Amino acid sequence: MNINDIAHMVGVSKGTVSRVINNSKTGVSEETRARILKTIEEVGYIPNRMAGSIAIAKTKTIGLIIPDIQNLFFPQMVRGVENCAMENGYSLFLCNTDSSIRKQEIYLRAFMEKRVDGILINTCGVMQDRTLWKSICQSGIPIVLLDRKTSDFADKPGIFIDNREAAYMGVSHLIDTGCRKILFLCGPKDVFTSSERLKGYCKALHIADIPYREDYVIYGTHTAQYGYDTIKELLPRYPEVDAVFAGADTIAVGVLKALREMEIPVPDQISVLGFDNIMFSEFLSPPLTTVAQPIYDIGYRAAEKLLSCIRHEPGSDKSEYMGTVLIQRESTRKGRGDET
Amino acid sequence: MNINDIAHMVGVSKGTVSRVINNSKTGVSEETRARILKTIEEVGYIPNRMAGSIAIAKTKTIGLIIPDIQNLFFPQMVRGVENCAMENGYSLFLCNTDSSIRKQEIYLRAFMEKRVDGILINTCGVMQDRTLWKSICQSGIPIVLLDRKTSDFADKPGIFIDNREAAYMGVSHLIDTGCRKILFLCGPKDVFTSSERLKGYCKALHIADIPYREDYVIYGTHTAQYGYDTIKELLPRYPEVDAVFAGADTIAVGVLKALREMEIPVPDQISVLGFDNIMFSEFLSPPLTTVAQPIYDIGYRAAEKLLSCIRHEPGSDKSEYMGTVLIQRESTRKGRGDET
DNA sequence: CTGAAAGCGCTAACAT
DNA sequence: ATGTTAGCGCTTTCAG
Repeated sequence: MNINDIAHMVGVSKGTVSRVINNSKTGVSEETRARILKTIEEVGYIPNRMAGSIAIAKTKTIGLIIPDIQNLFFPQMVRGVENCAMENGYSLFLCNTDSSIRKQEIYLRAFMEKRVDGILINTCGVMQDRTLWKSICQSGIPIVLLDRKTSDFADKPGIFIDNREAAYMGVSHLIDTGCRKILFLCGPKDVFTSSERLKGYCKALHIADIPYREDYVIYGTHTAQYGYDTIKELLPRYPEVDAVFAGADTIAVGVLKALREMEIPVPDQISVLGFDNIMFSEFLSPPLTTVAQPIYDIGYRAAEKLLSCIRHEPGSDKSEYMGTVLIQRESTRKGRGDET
Repeated sequence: MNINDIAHMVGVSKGTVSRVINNSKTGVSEETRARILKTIEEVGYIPNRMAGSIAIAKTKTIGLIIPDIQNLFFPQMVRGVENCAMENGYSLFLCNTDSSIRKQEIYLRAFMEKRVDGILINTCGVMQDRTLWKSICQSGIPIVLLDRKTSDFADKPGIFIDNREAAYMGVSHLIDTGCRKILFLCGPKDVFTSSERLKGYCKALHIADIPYREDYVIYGTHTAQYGYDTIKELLPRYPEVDAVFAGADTIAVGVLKALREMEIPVPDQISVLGFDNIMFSEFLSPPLTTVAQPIYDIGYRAAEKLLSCIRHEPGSDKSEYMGTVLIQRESTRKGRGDET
């Protein structure tokens, strides 16, 4: 069943049918439009947009690349992207790379081959396949970065937060409430967000005149397991620690569990600060104090920007920074500290 | 840049180029293949699979419909699907319906228009648009159900668990450990999994000779908020309750938080049983006893089945049931109960 | 308002 | 082994 069949059945040309399935406001009398629509409904014809796409060189499809949807940070972001896409009639390809540059390249190639209209990418690492990279750049396909910057696409716009200031704000709170020996479970070593948050951590220490100790910052993954293992292993060696700053709420989840098992009261003996404010954070025990970023909005806004890039709207090539805010719950102490 | 350009540059016909970009084992000498590959690499040509797809009527794309990726149950499932898809060279369209039949229909139509090779669907509700429904059925496009059954696609295969037996197993554990007044926060009323789990709940009560109380089963959503609100509101009215069976771990998350705030010791005064075993269950406080279903595997297996449907492999039209297992952690009491 | 026809980029026989 | 050609289903001028 194709456009020709419909044309024949109604007794018009395929051009006319094409106009109605594309909601062309003009060029079709209401009467023929109605007849065509009726036949389409009767036979249950569904136009082949693939075929249309090759003619108009637009697919109404965008691709999204993230490390892992199982990382609790991403579902909200993905949902933001998807909502915006769907509201504008776009479909969304979802891809998980596990931060593997190889997988990322496989997906990127698939996106290009399937001619997506734009790409949203939360990436890390540098592409090996420079030919692919060059093809992507030359193609001029719109790319918008999500949350992380990367050298391969340094010239591309993105939606970010100021990780440095956000971390500074969080750690300052820790310090304000009397903490001075602050462990920092930082996240992956060579990721943009990690290094920025580290800068914020350092800045807060510096301003409070607390000496920076390199052995207080530990790199790892954005997983609860990492938070758990690190605390279990390290804390006995650092009994003086009075706070831990988890580089992501997912990490804090594990930290809290370890502390609970070790029967260390939070926040009385050790304060715990998270980062992200994933949906789960308020349900932890104790509810997690965390630096909140607008996860859903970042996704939604990035998708909006991508669409405006696709439409070549002016200003769509500029990055944007979203605001963050400290959410005080019960894993850190209240009010002003006593030692500062 | 298209296949013709490459053909001209190398001095061969587009047919030959087509053979090499499709890895045709035969029909092209190693020497020309090398020359073509070299040129492709040099100019960074990326074939347009869309165009190919309309010729071969295959898109190497599948569509997945779920209620909401933000529901902690789904990320793992989606990841299972996506891994299988990617391993087989398929791309994945992700769609969230919020259980809205209207959205589901929009997505389904988009899938059909974009000619996906198959559809994976976790659905509820009956489609309004019967024309669309009929078109889908007539098209013969492979559909595999995920976790939930639905009347619209009653004849389609799917990957499920035995929700009734699983719930029976869980509730029996509660009873074995001495609970008799078991509140059941069931989940959405007219969803297949809810009604099945209710049957299991009833069966366990029946066998233990515990009278069934209709007011002990409360319907709601699969959210922590629902679990939280329900407990806060209801428990004061039912002081005799000694256990709550949450129809999903996401619900249990809220239950635990409410109980904590009400300073009701778990499991000493009230046991809490979850269902699903989402990744965070073990990080809750106390770690949640739950009926585990193999979430990732359900997704992966469903995708495998869909692909074998696409390939018309024999037996691919049969549903499969995955096993469940009770995971005892610390939100329920140990061993045999004292009152049974 | 409507029809005819030339593509869009690629595949798949069928020739050579 | 390679070239030729007729589609795949739709869009879009350009006439009428």
